[in-house]
Amino acid sequence: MPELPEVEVTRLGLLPTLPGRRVVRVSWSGKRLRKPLPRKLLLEHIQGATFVTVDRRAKYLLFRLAGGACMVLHLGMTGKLSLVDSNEPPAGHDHLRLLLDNGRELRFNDVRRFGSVLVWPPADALPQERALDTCCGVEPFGETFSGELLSRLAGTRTKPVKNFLMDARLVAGIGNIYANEILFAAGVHPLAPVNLIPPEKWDLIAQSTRRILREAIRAGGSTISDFLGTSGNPGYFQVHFQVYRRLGEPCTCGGANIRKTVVGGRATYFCPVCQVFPAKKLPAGRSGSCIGD
DNA sequence: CGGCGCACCTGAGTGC
DNA sequence: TGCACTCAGGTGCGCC
Repeated sequence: MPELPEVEVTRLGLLPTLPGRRVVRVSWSGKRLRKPLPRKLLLEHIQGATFVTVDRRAKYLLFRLAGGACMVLHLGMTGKLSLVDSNEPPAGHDHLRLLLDNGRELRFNDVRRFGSVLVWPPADALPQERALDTCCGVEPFGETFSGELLSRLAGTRTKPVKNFLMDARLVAGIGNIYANEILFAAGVHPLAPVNLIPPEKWDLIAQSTRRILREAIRAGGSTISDFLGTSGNPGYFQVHFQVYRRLGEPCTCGGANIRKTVVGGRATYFCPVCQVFPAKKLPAGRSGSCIGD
């Protein structure tokens, strides 16, 4: 579920209630996530500590605690955070639970266990955060983000623009859903090699990235965001999808139906009329094998 | 170094 | 009803 908008919506949902709350007890399922849970560090630095704030870098949530420790969460494919009454019976796949001093519990649920939990002790927190920062790509809402920067990052690379946008080391926060939607909004074919994309198209891609992500955050993300428990609202952005999972449906342009192909092993949806290769040098094979229509 | 394919997991959906 | 198979929102590793 979680790309940048879902992670950000989760963060915004936690901000009103989490800061100031103390962690009374930490418990876990015993199952390993992407990596084993850092049990010792959780007990040493998170249990008993008080939340100061929750920040986000790329798709990582940074839970900052008084005293300087930091708990880092990545939601993977199916990770969800919820803030529920501690009497609530635990669901299957609740892998980490933090009992708070107000009787609520912060729960990390992750069916596929592609998520991860890290703890940075106070003494290491700063260098660790710098290290994370350097391996993450540029933030779409950061000051430096622009078409010009994307163009420079693309350089002489030849990979398809969709893979480029989804490469977390280059651009932060964009996953499969939003890569599809952004490229539709920008009118760029997902298979277009990045070295052939002209500057004005990069400007359009940068603008579309910010607009789509902003709209998705405002809509509460694209899926479940039940971090508020039963009173929480689901995300509604999926009703705005123009191409994602709309194989065979008519494009809003009226000129074609949405097609599907595979790029980098991921389902890729596009409109063959709206989304074109850059005008410069048009590669011979346009779009590979497509189904639909 | 860059690009690609696949592995890591579980569950939902589909078709026979 | 049951089984086999495909697919799913992310990341990182090994291979060429």
